[in-house]
Amino acid sequence: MNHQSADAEVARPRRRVSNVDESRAVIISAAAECFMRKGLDKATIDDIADEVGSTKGRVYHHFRSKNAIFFAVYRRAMELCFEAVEPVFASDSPAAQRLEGMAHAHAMVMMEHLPFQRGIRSGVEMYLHGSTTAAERETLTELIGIRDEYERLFRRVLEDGVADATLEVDDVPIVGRAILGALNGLTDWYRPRTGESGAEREAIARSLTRTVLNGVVRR
Amino acid sequence: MNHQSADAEVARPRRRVSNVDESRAVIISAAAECFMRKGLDKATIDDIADEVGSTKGRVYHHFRSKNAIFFAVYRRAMELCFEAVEPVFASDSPAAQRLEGMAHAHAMVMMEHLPFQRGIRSGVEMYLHGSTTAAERETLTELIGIRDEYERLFRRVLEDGVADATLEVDDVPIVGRAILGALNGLTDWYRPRTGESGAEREAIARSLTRTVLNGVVRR
DNA sequence: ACCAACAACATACCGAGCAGTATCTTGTCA
DNA sequence: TGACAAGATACTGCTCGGTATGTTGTTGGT
Repeated sequence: MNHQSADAEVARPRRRVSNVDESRAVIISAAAECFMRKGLDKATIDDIADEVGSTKGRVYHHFRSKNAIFFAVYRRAMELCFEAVEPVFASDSPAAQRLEGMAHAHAMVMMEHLPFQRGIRSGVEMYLHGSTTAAERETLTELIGIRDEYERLFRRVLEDGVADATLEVDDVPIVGRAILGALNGLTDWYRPRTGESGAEREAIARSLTRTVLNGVVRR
Repeated sequence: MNHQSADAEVARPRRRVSNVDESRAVIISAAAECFMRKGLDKATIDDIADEVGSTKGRVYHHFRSKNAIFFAVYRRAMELCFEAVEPVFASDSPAAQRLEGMAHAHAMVMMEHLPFQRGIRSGVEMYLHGSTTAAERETLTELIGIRDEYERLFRRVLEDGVADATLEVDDVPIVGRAILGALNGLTDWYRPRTGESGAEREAIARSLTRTVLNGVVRR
């Protein structure tokens, strides 16, 4: 019976893959939460398992190692950044406006996905401190590449701003890092208030964006 | 004999204390270096001992625990910041000029004492992640207080700027954090070049300072 | 309808790395 | 010269990443 498809041995559904991805995603979120609360090193695999109400077995069924989990968190964090910022970057407004939108979007992502964004800070650490296997180091290099690509979005809009005369930048790389530094600092001091904070976050993002765009000197 | 002071049993010199302090200072510097290279958690006591060409015994002779070493590094880091920035803050120029000097000085400290300054980032982490003894937590609270006091220097100069109309700030705390975030980001990306870099550092500090003061929008 | 077979976990265990300690040695003072 | 600081050596106990193995539910073939 079961002749829905005559002889389609190829591309067989192979269980509900969606469920697998979801299970992975749940673990990744739990890991991000743990990394934020206890730090990358002090968070244990058991902590992550507890967070999802499970045991080590489940975690290691989906991930090779603790580093592999961290890489997944890192990757997701960068995805969230790109999803929010790249559309603004790709729009066709003057550079100054695009930069404003990008800074605002970046700030919002920082606040709304705090656990993920805090995780990636520690990631740069690990990259420098070595002590990973060859395969892991390869993955890390790739992830660092993604981050560099993201930073490049900000540098390019700065260059565009010099070109269309809406921005004034003496040293594009350094200024780019200054802007991202000001925004990334959110992960150090921002903590979500209990209760509604959507509008509050908007206000914070606006203040930060204003500062990086206009500075503080009265004109 | 030894009647330099008739019967001064009190306040006896008690060996060469300077030597003790120096030994401590050497360990603290070595620890800062290790914390920077391998991260706070992955740096071991043996690493620190190796860095000074010694053994664990020496380290534990001067420090109760690994956390105690970290606290010393943190404290020294804050001292370096205050020594550089507070004189500028206390000068009697217009607020805009003082802020410029403070930002520049802070940036220079970040670069010139990179190991120390990187260490204190992880410190905030620890504070949040608990897992310290009661005594340690008390010390940590004190250190966090020092850091807050330091941040307050920047907030106060911002307020002064609003008062003397040289600065334009909508939200002092947030803008203060934005500025410090932009400058502290140095610890994430600045690495000392081999060879002379004093002038290079000045240039970086100037670009950062210009950006936080004037922003990037062309006027 | 039944049963391999495999995925998706749980349980039990191991061993390395490392903070902390206990003890021993030596140089340096009074 | 004895007493203590300064440091070296040797050892321990525990945490935690990783593994090996056991259990169960689901599925696809017959």
